[in-house]
Amino acid sequence: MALRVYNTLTGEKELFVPLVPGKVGMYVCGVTVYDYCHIGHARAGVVFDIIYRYLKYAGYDVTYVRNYTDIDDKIINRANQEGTDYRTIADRYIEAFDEDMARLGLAKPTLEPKATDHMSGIIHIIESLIAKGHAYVSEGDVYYAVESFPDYLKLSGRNLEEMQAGARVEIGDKKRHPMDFALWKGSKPGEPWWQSPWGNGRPGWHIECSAMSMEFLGKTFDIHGGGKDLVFPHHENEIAQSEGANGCQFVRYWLHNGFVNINSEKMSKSLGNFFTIREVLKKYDPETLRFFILSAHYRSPIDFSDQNLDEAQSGLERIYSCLAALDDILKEQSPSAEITVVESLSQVGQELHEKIEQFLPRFVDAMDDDFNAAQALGVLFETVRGANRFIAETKEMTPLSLSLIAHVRHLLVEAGGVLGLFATAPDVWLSGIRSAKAVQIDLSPEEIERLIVERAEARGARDFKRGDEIRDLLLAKGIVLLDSAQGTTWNVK
RNA sequence: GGCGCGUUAUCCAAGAGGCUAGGAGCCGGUCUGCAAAACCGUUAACGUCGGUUCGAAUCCGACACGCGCCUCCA
Repeated sequence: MALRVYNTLTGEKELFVPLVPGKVGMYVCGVTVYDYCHIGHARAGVVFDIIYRYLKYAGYDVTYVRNYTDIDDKIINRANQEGTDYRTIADRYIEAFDEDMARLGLAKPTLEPKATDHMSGIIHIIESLIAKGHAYVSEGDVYYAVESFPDYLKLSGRNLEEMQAGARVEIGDKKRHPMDFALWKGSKPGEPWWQSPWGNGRPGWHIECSAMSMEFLGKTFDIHGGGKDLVFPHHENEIAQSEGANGCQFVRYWLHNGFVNINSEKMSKSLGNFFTIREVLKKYDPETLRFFILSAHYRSPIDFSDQNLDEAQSGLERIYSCLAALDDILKEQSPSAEITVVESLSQVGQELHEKIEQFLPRFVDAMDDDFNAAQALGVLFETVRGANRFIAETKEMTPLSLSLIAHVRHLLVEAGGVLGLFATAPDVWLSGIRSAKAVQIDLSPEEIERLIVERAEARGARDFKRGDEIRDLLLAKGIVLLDSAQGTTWNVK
């Protein structure tokens, strides 16, 4: 099967055929840098990260552009509040964005341009829109005349009359039509400005993306992505600008990720019900957050809650535990044999062999179907179960079973690479999770160790009553004892 | 008001006319002095009412409920 993607423009899943065979141009709207990122940004980041990774995995030469919008009213407002300049604000939150995305394990895009580095491109597009009658100058501002572009609203599937019926459109004297939007805004005193043929000012929101995408990907390119909330007005306006100026199709495939909800309601700045990535990462491991995001299809809404994050962590621990178990076996003996004589494997071994034979085709099928990561994870889990079962039932490791295990590990890590998972050594990740939980309790590790020793002594003397007392005491404080042949370790519940 | 989306077992979540999704949990088993942890096994579902079909979670229609966009948003 070949890659199929859901295109917002047509409302259908379509076969993905790039403009130039073997190459993909992809532009994703980054952020306006005026505050810390919330988990909605995390979702968009992760979703397009795995799309980027999968396209590369599928063999495409991908040029991935993700912008920073570093000039905007919100940035200026923030600067005014803090009594500083817009550049300070923008630079601070660009840095914060980079940190957050790095922690979430996002691969760096090919290019990460800033709006303010593309003023000449912006001005050039506006000039050409004016020349073609799509835009007009009004008191130092420049507006896009939406009525001059018959395809306006083709992405969101509305029409101008309906939009006005919504009646939440401000009618400014400067605009000819209430839906017209600003391409260039004349600067007020004290505001940052750039020179333009229409006087000093700054670009409106939307035009920077038309300019940067054209600069790096050309007038027509393959994929444009962003959150669903950008469909209108941002992407609609980008289409009007780019197609109005260039007279040709702007984007072939429009991809939009769904929202992050809190209690089934959209998380948003205006509702105030948002969590920043930093807040969430104080409590949860970044890979857990990524895994949670991947557990639902990228277009579906996803409900953010402690319970759902905890479940995601349990699931991820299951896979990491399996990887750790595979590592333990491979640490002692290296595989030497090729898997040729499948018949000599046990029944469970043959089943596992069959599973790993189907692994990549099934994984690819899932991802080919509009990047269905949730389904792809199902394939991983089934393989994990098969591997655990094989380990449990194999008394003695033969060269053949060792290579089977090595193969499983390789496949899980290969798929993990596409999903941005399992980059950490399993034992390191698992102990990281353990110690992160340990921070939350009020008993010192020394104290716990002392009690464990006391319990071991009691048990050695077959004083199980005392031993169980200690166990219950620790349990009451949220500490779970893990007995094994190698001794007793502990974990936080 | 206009446009659009969703409703799958206890919870989360894929699937989209006949084919075991998966995870968390529950329960049972292995292990254990007993437990826990881990592992294995198992369970159960398609909002309501109609229609199409040999066959419907899946297609069509109506209804109910929830949500989104139409204002800055990922």
